[in-house]
Amino acid sequence: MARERKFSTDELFQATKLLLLKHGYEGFTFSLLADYLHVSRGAIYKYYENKEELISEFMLYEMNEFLLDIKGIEQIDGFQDQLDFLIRIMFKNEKIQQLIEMGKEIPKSTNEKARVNKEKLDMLHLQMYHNLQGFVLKGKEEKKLNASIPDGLILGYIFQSVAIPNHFDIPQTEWVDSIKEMICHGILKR
Amino acid sequence: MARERKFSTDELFQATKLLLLKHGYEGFTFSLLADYLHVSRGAIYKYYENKEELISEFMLYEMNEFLLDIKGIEQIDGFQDQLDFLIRIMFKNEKIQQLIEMGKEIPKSTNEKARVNKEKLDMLHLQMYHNLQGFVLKGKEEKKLNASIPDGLILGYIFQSVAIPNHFDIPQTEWVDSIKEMICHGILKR
DNA sequence: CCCTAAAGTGACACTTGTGTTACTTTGTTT
DNA sequence: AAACAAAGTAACACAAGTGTCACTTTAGGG
Repeated sequence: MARERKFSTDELFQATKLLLLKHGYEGFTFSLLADYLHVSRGAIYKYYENKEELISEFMLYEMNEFLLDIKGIEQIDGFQDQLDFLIRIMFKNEKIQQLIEMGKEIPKSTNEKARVNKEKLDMLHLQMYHNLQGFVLKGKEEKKLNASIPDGLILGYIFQSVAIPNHFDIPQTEWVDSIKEMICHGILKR
Repeated sequence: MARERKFSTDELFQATKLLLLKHGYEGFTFSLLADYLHVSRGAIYKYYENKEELISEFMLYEMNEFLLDIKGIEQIDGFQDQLDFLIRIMFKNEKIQQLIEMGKEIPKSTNEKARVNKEKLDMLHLQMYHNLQGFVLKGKEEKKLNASIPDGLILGYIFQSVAIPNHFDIPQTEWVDSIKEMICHGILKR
């Protein structure tokens, strides 16, 4: 290295995540990011040709981290423990659905790397469902999961449920327990 | 009227909805809207000082329509019928949660009308939960709803569940029935 | 010690969006 | 048919984002 870098890739991705969630895809700009990191825009352009390339690269990183988390489910025995694990992971990665939806806003770019990254991203998205397919199938075979619900929907449902906005500031523990209860048994009294 | 208008408020709001959902809050511009309506930007500025004012006005309109729909629940007897009605209304207004979240992106503007509209919007949001409080309380009293879940969360949960993205293109009827089933009884086998 | 090369900067040219205004168009009113 | 007023346009000045490039800074190797 000829000169020390003012920001690491980790710092850059962390800032990207924060600013993307705060301002949305279109509201996110290199100026915002550069200001946040206390560097000039030019410095960021040294590493990424444009917004599409940066964000697609960032999304790939986030998605891989998430998939790594999810793979942990394979080390766990017993359906109920797996479900508990999955819900915990989902809460830990609460924001990723929002990021994934943003990833879909990336326009088809002239930038080759961004195009390739977008394809990889779609692959990872499928792979994620694939990795969890085993869990769902096992649950249905063991008569633990309602077999009449399509596999993908069960997963999408868990995904969606952990992202309910907490408008009424219900304390974290009660919040998580209540959502878990509803995911498992619904809103009706048992 | 001195001259026929090229676009009605209804057309304008419909276009606003479409473009907001397509491009997001920051991605939405007067140029986009003007092009869509085949008028000049200036024509829109005749009615709204800026984006904040237009969008807050639009959100107020959408929210009032939605509240009107929701009020229909008071004409219905019996908890289960009310729940069916509510879920049907939620599916009909599938996109409104997304719009409400966007409404929160409106920055505190210098524009007085936008500021007032934002306050009204917050009021309507609370009123919506208030209007449905009766339904939830009744459900809990009649021992139909799980009483250990906070009222606001039960509503937020229904809200959120109807907005699951249908990535796998499951047919509408199966989709709706499955989600209804999960809202009521969860993902586990009964 | 000086040269190299990566890291970073600042300025430039360009594009896109904003808000305003003088002007034109077009129904209605008298 | 003249005049009026609301509707709409086109052009201007400005602000903000983009992408590039010549230039400066700085750690390390010869």
